[in-house]
Parts: sequence; structure tokens; C-alpha cells
Amino acid sequence: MNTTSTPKIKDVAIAAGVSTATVSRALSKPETVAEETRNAVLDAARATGYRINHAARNLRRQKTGAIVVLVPNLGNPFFSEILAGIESTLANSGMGVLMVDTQQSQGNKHLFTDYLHHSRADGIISLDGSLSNDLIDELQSGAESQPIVFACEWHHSDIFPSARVNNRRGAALAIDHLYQLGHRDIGYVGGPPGNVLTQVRAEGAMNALTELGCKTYENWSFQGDFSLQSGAKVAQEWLSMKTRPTALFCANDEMALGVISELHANGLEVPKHLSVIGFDDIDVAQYFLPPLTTISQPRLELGITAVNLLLERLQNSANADPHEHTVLPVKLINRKSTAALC
Amino acid sequence: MNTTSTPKIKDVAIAAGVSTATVSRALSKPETVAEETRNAVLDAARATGYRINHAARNLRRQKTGAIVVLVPNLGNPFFSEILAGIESTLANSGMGVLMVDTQQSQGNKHLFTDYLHHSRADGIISLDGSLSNDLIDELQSGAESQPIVFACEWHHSDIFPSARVNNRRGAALAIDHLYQLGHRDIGYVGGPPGNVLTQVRAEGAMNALTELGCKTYENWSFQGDFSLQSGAKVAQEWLSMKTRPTALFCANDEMALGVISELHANGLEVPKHLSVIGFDDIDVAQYFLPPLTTISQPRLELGITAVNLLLERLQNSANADPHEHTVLPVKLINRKSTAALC
DNA sequence: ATTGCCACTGTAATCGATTACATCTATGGT
DNA sequence: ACCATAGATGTAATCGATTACAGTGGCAAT
Repeated sequence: MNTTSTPKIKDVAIAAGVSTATVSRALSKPETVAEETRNAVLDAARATGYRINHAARNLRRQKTGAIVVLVPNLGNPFFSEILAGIESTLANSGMGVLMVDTQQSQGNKHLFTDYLHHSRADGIISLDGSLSNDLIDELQSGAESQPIVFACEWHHSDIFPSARVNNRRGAALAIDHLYQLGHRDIGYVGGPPGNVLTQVRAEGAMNALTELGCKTYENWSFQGDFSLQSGAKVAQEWLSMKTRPTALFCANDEMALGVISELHANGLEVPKHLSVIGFDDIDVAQYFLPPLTTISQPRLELGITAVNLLLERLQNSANADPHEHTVLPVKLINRKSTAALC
Repeated sequence: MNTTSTPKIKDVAIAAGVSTATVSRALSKPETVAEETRNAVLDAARATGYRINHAARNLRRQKTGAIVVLVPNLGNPFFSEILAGIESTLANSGMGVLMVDTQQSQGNKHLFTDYLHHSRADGIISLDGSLSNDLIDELQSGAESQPIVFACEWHHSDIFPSARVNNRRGAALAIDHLYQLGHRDIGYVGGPPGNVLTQVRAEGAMNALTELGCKTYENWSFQGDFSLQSGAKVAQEWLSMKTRPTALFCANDEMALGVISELHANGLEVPKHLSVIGFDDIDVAQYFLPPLTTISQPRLELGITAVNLLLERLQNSANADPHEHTVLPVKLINRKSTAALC
């Protein structure tokens, strides 16, 4: 035994009086070695303080035991909770989670694609639906091809498995809720125009509106970027309009909070002067003043489901449905930021 | 060239008409090969679509090109922004970020220590000061020893380098602010009792209070857990007291928001009936109603600094000061949740 | 011409674990 | 008694890149 460096499999083999092959087997396929031998190996491993060298194992096994998670914006609390679901599930199966903030990395394209390459990770979970087509092509094409699943968002082409929520239904729920309260003039606040969620939630909202016979005006569709700040900007726009919607459906909670905050700063109150409903049900929503009415989605489950989809696909790469979408339910949380029109 | 599998360094060597050694050198130490050769190799690498195999490199070089970040709670927006700073800095130096949620993992001790072991990562950044002593011992002791730096929080023993903020000063700033507004009866809301930040901010606050000649009562020191919910619980306690403080200094923003929210739900207003000041300046603080007065700390910089401390220590493991602490400044952000006593 | 040095490139050992294949032993069937 | 078979273990090739060491050729100094 060598005290200056970490023990290797050979040291364990010597200590246990067996070959390295046996040690390896005892450790990773216990059922294939005799019980007596197995115990001797296990004892020796404990005694020497042996820890596996992942680089060596990975090289030999041709896999990494880690997956990368693409996050559009790490600072956003919405994502970090999905991340928590992903991390805990993956940790349970002994896998590592490599994080990449796609906003930061887009500039550094070279490094970025490097991450996604085989030898860094066995697969990808993307919370970002706006990956460039180049990148998607690369991930699909022959040698570079990698298992990838989306969570929450999904790629425009929608050719990859994903865990998501019924966004159209969520939007319809929101609109219905406002309609029931008597609102007929309802605006929509979206995120970046390219974003799938912006689009799908807009569609859901517009469908519901036309079904209910409400008019929709082009300039009642506001454009934000999912940030608090952009919500505040939307509020400014709203304030400067002559004919205004009496209610606003925001594509996420943060923008909704931004709207409410800015309105308040200008002497108006929610829901008295404007009803506001959000989407996501982030933690702070229920503690905000007024508590935010919103559409909740099960963030933890989204993360967990995405991991399971990916693991499934890693195990039997052959017979996995390539277009599997798991759609989780959505729920209206009725709080105090919406009220009957008077 | 083999179309069915990813190209290896040998394929590039053949394509460029040189040896694998030269390819390796051209790629990782360009200055050591002749320009002509280098270009040939680079072209060949491009042509074959070569990507390095990290497992092989890691095995040979005996390092992993990744570091692990220990996060107490991924769901907490405060941490995720520090994480963003860490990720972007590390990505720039081509390193990967392995994330571990310590709350989830503590149960699974075995997996947990496995992560921290050499062959998974070259070093550790911990945002969690409450690592068990066992673990700390293990990380310090001979063969297992790993470079580790703390960010924000730090270990009780304080024997590792860290990037942090002047918490005592932050607390004093908060207390001074309340004092200036006329408050003499000031309470403190801390996080979990074992947490360093809870303790140091309490000390800072208590020192400031006694210096200013304010009385401190045991039961004016409330115990939360940094969550919104715990803030709401503290508000309940406050409501049920006969003699109450007129102002509350909360050890983080979320608890402050929880307090304000719960008070409001009970018909009381901040700052009219109680002044509340927080700590951290999370994004939502300035949009809350009322906008939260708080002590801001530079989260992104904390992350960046921690990475730099770690990288420094990875490069010259010998002559690095083992107890280096970088202390960043803190700032009072005066908004609307505190007001003069009337 | 000889020597020494420098710049460059190639050969082959190496990192540590896994696993295909070979070997050996014991067991049961005939 | 003999063979087939299964179970247990050992031997050695293997994963792919890096790098110590050993050339090789060219040029300048002597």
C-alpha cells in the first residue's frame, strides 16, 4: 500500500489476494464472484480506502456517467427549481450533472458544442427550446448524435422527446378565469418572440378569446422577455394607451409581478384598476402583494420526468420512442391579483 | 477515416500525415510545432470532425477539467445567481461545472463523498458552510485532500479560502439605518441556528445595537430558515407578542418578504406598523410592494472571485495562501419598507 | 570537417479500470 | 472412469490521449 497516492485497483487486488479483474467484478457485478471472495475484496477496498478512478472507467466503458443540462438563465428561479428535480433524480442513479448556461455560452460557440460532445456527457437535458438549428443538426447527425430530451420548453421542430405541461390548456384556463370575472378586454404579455412558450401560450390565449367571442387587438399583445423589468416596461406601455385591456394574462409570473409593481408605483392598484394573471406559480407568487393568481406547473416533476425519459433512452437506445412527450397537468391558482370587473 | 464512429487522434494523424504525438502537440501546445505542420493538423482535425476524448485526456493528465459546486438549496434564487457567476467564469477557462444539492445529498452520504473525490473533479466550491466535520476532515486528509474554497458562507473552522462579504458591516449598516429612523426597539430574524451567516449577522447586529445603547431582548431574536414561509411564521409570532420591536432586521430578503406578506394578510402595513429590512437584494426585492430596503451583496462577483481563488490554487498548489479570504463590500439599498418611527 | 545545439517530430510507455478469452476446479450424468 | 458443463478466477488486450525520451536534420561556430 502506498501512502502518498490514492490506492488503485491493483492495491486492492494485492490486499485481497486476488486479481484486478476479480476486484473489478466484485465491485461492479457482485453476483458474478463467490461470496467469500467478494467479502475479501470489499474489506480490502474499505481498508485501503479505494475510490474508483472515473476517468479510467469512462475511457474503458465509453461513457461518462454524467449528463449536461442546458439552462437558458441560471439566475431565474423558475429554472433552478426544475434543476433541483433533475439533480436529485440523477444523483440517485449515481450520475453527475454538468450545468451550462446557454445565454452565457452562445457567444462562445466553440466551447459550447464541445460540452455537448460525447466524451463529456452521456446525454443532454435542455431547458432551452431556442437552440440554434446548426446545433440541433449537429446533435442529430451521425457521429455527434446524442440522446437529448427537453424539459418545459422544446425545440421548434419538436422531434425530440420532452417533458412539458399542457400550455394551451393553461392559457385557456387563464383566459376563462378572466372571462368569468367579466373581463372582455384581455391583453397578453409574452416573452421573447422566438420562444416556444411565448408562442404556444399566445395561441392558447387567442383561441380561447375568439371562442369566447372576445376581440383581440394587435397592440394588446405586449412583448416582454420573462424578466421582472420587462413586466415593468409593459406596465408603462399599458399606462400610455388610450384604450386599454382591463386584464392581462402574462406568460410568466415575473413579468406579472413587474407589471403590478410598476402600476403601483404609478398610483394604480391591482386588481382594482387591472387584473393580472401569471404563469408558473413561482415561490414568491403567493407572498406577493397582492398574492398572484397564476397557472401552476409542477416544476419538480418536470425535472424528474425529463431525467426518466433520458435514462430510459440511455438504457435501451434502440426501442425507445423517439418522439415521446410526457404532458403534465396544469392548474389554476386563484389568488388576489384578479377581480371582477366593475 | 471511419464514418461509423467518432474520429480519434490517430485518424487525424493519418489525415495530416504526421504522428499522433504531433497532433496532440499541435492541439494543446501549438507553439511547439512548426507552423506548416500545425496548419496541416488543424485542417485535418477540421476535416475529420475530430473532438477530443476527455476521458482519455483526463486519465493521462490526472485531472478532470471540472469542478463541483456544493449548493445548499438549488431552488433558492440567491444561490442560483452566484452559480451563474461561477458557471460563466469557469466556462471561459474550459472547465465544467458539476452541481450538487447538499440538502438532497446529505442523506446519501456515500454518493456524496464519491462526488467529491479526485477523479470526478479537480476542486470544490462550496456555497454551503454547514458541511459536516467528518466530511471536512476527509477533504483535508492526505490522499483525499482536495482544493476547496467557500463562497458566501464558510466553514465554521474557517481554515479554507473564501469569497465573502463583510457581513458584520452589513448588519451594522442595517441597524444604523433603523436607528437613524428613530427605532430603538429592533428585532432580528435569523436563519437556521447553525448557519454561519445567521450567527455573524446576529453578532454584527447585536454589537451595533449595544453600541447605540439599544436594549436587546432574547425573544426579539426570531428563528427562521431563510424561506419565505418561515418569514410568515415570524410575523405570526411578532403579532402575538405584547411588547414588540418596531423594526425587524432579517438575515435575508425572503424572510423579510414573508414577514411583510403575512403582516399585510393580517391587516397591518409595512412600513407603517413595522419597519423591515432584509439582506441580499434579490431581484424581486425592488419590485415588491413596498420595495424592500435591504443590504446588497455582489452575487455575481462572489461567484467569480471564488472561481479565481480556486483556479489560482489549482495552478500553483504550493505557494498559495491557504487562508486567503476575499471580502467584498456591502451596500445599503434604501427603499420603502423602512420608515421613521412616529 | 567536426562538433554542438536547436527545432522539430516520431516511438512507445503510460494513465487505471474493464472485459474477452483462457484456464482451472468441481460436479453430475452416463 | 470419463466427459460435459458451469462457476470462479486469472491473463492480458483495450479504451484514446499525453509525454518522456530518442532520434533527425539543419545551421553556426570552431
